[in-house]
Amino acid sequence: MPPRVPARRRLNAEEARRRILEAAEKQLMKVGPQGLRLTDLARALGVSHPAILHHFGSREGLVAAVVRHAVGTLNEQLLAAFAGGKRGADREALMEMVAEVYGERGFARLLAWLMLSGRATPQRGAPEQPLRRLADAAHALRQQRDPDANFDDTLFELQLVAIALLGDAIFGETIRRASGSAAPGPQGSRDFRRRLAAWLRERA
Amino acid sequence: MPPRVPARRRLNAEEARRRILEAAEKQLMKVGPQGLRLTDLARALGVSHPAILHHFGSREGLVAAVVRHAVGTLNEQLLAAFAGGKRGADREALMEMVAEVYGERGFARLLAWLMLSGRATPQRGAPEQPLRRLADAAHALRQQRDPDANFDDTLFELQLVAIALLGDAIFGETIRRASGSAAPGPQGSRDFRRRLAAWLRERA
DNA sequence: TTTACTGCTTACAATAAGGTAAGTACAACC
DNA sequence: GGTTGTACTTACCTTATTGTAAGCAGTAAA
Repeated sequence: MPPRVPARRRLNAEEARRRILEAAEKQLMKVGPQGLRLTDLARALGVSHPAILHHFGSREGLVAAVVRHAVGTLNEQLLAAFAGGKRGADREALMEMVAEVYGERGFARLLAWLMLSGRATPQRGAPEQPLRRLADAAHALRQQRDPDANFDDTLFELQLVAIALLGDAIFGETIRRASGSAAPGPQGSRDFRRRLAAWLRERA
Repeated sequence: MPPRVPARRRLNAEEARRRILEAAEKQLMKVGPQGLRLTDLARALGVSHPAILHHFGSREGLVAAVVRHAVGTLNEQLLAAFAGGKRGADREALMEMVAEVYGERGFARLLAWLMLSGRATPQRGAPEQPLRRLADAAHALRQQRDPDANFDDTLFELQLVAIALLGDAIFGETIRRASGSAAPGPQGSRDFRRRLAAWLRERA
């Protein structure tokens, strides 16, 4: 009796692309665009590496597709976080949601890889200035409490929060260790965000 | 008459290592530890690539040496900035100096590469908690004005500034473009720091 | 059931990169 | 001026990795 060959599964192109994209995104966040190996990815997926090339043409094609897809979902998720936060929005809860997208889902790492490797090409189809609309919305809210509120201040606050959250996802752990902060890991990050939110609240 | 062969220069080991280290550091900041190519480096230096291996044993050895050296000089330069800032220290000038070390000299990029590629090994010989001493010093100054000042607040401010400056060096340009801020490039960075300093000043 | 399409495999080519071995020539010392 | 140590070169090896070609086999439509 010949050894039972595991039935060779064959997916339709769409599903196959989806799986590859998903695995590649995870890998990309870990090792960056330079570090992505088709053979590793193929092994993780249980396929041969030309299968990947079949769907994406080349390694570069795959990387480009992953980046396009990831930046797209990042925008979506951020928008979702803000849309969900509209009602009952306090800054702290909002920051937690954004931090979850950046940090635990690895998007901060991905963005950092893209910045460093110079792949931060503006996406076709993506909104030109995604943060600008947020700033407008935030400023409208702020003006309800303080009609004289300065738009530039709101914008700065937004930029500061964005930079601090991204920076924290990359450098936070190290900075905290280097300054002898107590809580390590995600707890340290949460503490940092809580304090930042408190600061912003007091100031406003 | 035979073609004049350019005289083959031969440096002593120390000088040769120094030159290689310097070029490698520049390259590392640009392309990261994964992207460093011995052949490229050799070409840039006008030597053959085994010459580099002769001095550093292996590619990994070179990278390790560069990181050790760079982190060392980073600490030195930061300390120098703070020592120079002791007299007549206002926060803004201090931040400018630190930003210059991080940003224009490329150390933020280097640190980011190290974080992302998981090479953030604590250095032997380097101080265990370099930022802690700064926090102590900063807090002492602060207590002169306000005896009731909370140390945790000082520590948080320091961490926030560190994370914001590093984050700005990596993400600042993109964040500002995405939010439609006017000034691009180093000017935008300067504006950001100035606002951050003003913000901290008001709060204190 | 047959046919056609194509997802996917195996085998291979091409290249690039780190590393090694042996020898060459520069520089310092006697 | 000869001798010696070693910085550095040339030539080569090995391996990892992307990409290609040809064919196999699963799936769905006729």
